[in-house]
Amino acid sequence: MRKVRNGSGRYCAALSVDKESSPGAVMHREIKGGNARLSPFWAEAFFIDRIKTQKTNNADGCDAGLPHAKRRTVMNKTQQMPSQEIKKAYSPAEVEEKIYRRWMEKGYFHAKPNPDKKPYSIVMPPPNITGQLHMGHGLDNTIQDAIIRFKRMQGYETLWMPGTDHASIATEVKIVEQIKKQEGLSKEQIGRDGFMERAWKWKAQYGGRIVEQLKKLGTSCDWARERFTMDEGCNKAVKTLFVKLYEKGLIYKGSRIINWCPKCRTTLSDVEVEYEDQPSHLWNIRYDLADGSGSVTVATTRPETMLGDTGVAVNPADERYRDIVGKEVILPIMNRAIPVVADEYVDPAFGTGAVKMTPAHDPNDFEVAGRHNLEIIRVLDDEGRINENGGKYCGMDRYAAREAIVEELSRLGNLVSIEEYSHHVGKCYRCSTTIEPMISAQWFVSMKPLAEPAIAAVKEGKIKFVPERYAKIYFNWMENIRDWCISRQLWWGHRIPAYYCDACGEMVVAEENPGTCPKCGAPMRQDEDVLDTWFSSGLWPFSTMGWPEKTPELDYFYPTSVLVTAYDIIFFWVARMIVFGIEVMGKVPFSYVNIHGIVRDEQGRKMSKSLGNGIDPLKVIEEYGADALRFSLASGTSPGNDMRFYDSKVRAASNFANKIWNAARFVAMNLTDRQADSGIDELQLDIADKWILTRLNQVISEVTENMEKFELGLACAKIYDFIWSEYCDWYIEMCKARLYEGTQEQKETAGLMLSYTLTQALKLLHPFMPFITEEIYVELLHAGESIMISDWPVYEQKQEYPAEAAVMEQAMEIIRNVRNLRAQMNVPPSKKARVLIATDKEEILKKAGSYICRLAFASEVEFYPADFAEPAGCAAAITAAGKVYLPLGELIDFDKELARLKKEAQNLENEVKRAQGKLENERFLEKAPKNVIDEERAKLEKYREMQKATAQRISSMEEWKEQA
RNA sequence: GGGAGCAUAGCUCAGCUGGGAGAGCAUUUGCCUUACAAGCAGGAGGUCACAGGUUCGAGCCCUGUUGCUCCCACCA
Repeated sequence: MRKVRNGSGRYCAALSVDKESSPGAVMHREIKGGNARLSPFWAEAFFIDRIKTQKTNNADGCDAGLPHAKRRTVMNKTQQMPSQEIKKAYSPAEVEEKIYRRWMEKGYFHAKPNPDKKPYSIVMPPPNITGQLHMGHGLDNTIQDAIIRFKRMQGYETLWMPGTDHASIATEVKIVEQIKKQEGLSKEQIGRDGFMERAWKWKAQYGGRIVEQLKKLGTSCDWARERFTMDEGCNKAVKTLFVKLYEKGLIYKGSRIINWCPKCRTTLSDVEVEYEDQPSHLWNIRYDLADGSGSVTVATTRPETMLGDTGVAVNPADERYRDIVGKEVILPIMNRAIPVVADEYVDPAFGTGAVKMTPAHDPNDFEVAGRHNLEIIRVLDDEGRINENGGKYCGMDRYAAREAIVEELSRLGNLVSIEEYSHHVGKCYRCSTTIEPMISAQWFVSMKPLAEPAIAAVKEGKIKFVPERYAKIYFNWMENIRDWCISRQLWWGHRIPAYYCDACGEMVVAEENPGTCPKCGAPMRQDEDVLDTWFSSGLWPFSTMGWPEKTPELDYFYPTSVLVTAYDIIFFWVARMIVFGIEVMGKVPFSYVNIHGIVRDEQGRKMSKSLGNGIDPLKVIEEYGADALRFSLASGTSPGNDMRFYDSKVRAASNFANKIWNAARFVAMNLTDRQADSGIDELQLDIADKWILTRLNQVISEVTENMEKFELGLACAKIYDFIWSEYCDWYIEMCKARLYEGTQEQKETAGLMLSYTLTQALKLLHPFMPFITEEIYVELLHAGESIMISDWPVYEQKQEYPAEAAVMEQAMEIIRNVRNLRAQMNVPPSKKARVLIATDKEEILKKAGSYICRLAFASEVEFYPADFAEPAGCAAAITAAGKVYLPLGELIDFDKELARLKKEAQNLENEVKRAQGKLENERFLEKAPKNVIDEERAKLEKYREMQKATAQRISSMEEWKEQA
């Protein structure tokens, strides 16, 4: 009989080495490290730990430990120490700030053109200066930071360019409110200069708030380069581009129908209008022919606009109205004669087939009017009230006017009918006020010519959307793009660089005020309006790098590598950056657009201020730490899809952090004085080491690939699984055999391997959990100056040991089976039992014998030949590697065991059938790849054997049951 | 009207170029096992929305159906 046991012989050897070396090692570390965290209390704790271990060994050998109560006492002593020992629970709050400060001081975030390295750059979507950090920022910046940290570790010169956006409308609204509240004045009352002065003051005071909040998240941005969309450089860029586009004829001023927000009192671009279906009515109104020969009925959803009607349109092919085309109708209330015109635009099938024309307040009508020279009469003022063109309704609010006009039409007998109707209503994306389309002289960017190369760039793959489907959305929008209204009737923003001469009407577009009119010499006045916020954010990838100057940064870091943002600003921002990047730089602004979804609440609703369902990331960070928040945001998601924010998910991530902390604590306690990163002698590696190295290598290669493809959720899952389910659950436990019972050399190897593997895993995790990985790397493992500037792990083929790994997996299967048996028989871990293994693979399995012994809670492991006749009173499991017996004597519950075996037999039968079915299928044999067939054959053989063994086992169980 | 996405365990979600269905949470049993009870070891729980098709083989590819989202669009 051959035995591998954790018996006393080995212990004695271990002990003698221990006595000599262990305290010495501690002392040495203490001096060498010179680290407050490690000494003196930590060392003391370590020492006590050792003494305890020795006592345990001396007293009762391997199976028994100190009585629980006693052991507790020892632990408590260490816990109560006033101290800087390694805490049992990880507390992020204490380390995060300290670490971030150190990173900043060391300048790790700073990037500069470096010819020896390849550049990797990201520009941060600049958050609004009015903003508070929300989960959307949390997600967006977690992703960017993960990518940038990954690339930094890979050896790129990584620039993450941060900054903030002046957010024209949002900020102006906020400041107007503040002035009203504090001074009781309107913005008109304090005037433009007064307003700007207050606005800048506000910016100085609050504009940095969100930046500070971003830091709490651990973002590794190059803060030294922080920019603001309205700073001097950006302003210069904006003016330069404006002038350039104007000179190319791509920016023009014209009277068009624009979207007007009566509350913000400014124009909005088309993308700033959000449409919403609203129950409304369709009012049918009769317009009588001027010659008294009849009438025509028109339908409208906005009766109040009839005050500005200047015609009625019908389809030229419409027989019903052929006769009246060219005649005039009398507009009720206004009693104005307006023409009936024929235009293809009109759909004869809809409503009555006749449409009232209000060119000043409807984009279609405006176009029809242009074709037929209809008059354009604006009837609404800037606040949404009827203006002087509305006769007696002048001054009345648009909705009040609607009611009054309907009432009057009804009184006049011109209201034919009212139908229920669902109407698509445009709302301001900032204040949700219903938008009024109206004619106005504004500045536009002519988009069609600019869009063409922008479309081509994506088609040609110069820019790749991730996930790809978002490219379709981009194309759809770009291919149907309309001119972009860029002027805003606001003060907070980039003022349009156009100058007017009131004397002669001359207009000059120039970067600086020409002072006097080039034509008549009269003083010039600058355009009152400012530009759409998105005009300046559109320049972000190059304005932040110094354009229009030729800077080394532009040369080196532009085009940027990837843009990370949510799908809801593809039109607002991404598309415009692509357009401007190509136009200005002649190169696309980024190679990849990584689109992510939106963070929703637990019920799947969008987080919003009005719902009050937003979760404050800062509170989450306070409670669980930035690492936990980041990990919860990055994991369990797939690119481009929305996610729900769950507290339980953050808790899980925080538990994970704690798990890692404790694993590291364990490793630190078992590190010898040799440097963690010093080479490990391959000859010293045992089967467990080779298994974990093999697994580590696979994980490294998979995670790296996932990171390259922006599959962060998958990367997180693999790292989590490796650290928790393989490293902690198995490898640490395996190493204990050597740490507690091994020779000094074995101890050292185990310690080094533990530390090495953990360090590598921490590096993989660092992009997601930067703080805890840094703390462990630096403070517990002393692995180097900082993990964030350490090298990303690379796959090493020479560190793969597939044969040994396979044996270890088999041993693990045996262990799992033993545990399972013990659990079913309710044998607690403290009760050790012998484990008998009948196998023809003894030679190789024996190498894992000590692990089976320890991890299967065995008192000893005994190997027998495969045909070994089992003793009575055993629980047994059939594994691929062999049969495993647990002599449990009276603990065996025959019925339970039989039930389990029968279930197992059934499972095996199913498996055999499945495999057999496949292998009997000729077409499978013909067409399936050889490796798949071979695998299937191997499985079948394995299962058949297991089946046989199980059947045997059942019959002998039944016999014993009879006897008992 | 056009386009896109989603439907997988009780809940929230992963699931790679097709090759024996996974995680977290919840649930259940047993455990202070000399890193961690924020833990450990077990267990239960799924006709992968439905119907066809392609294939030796489909959660995955194709077609259709149903149910939810979302985006775009000038039918008054």
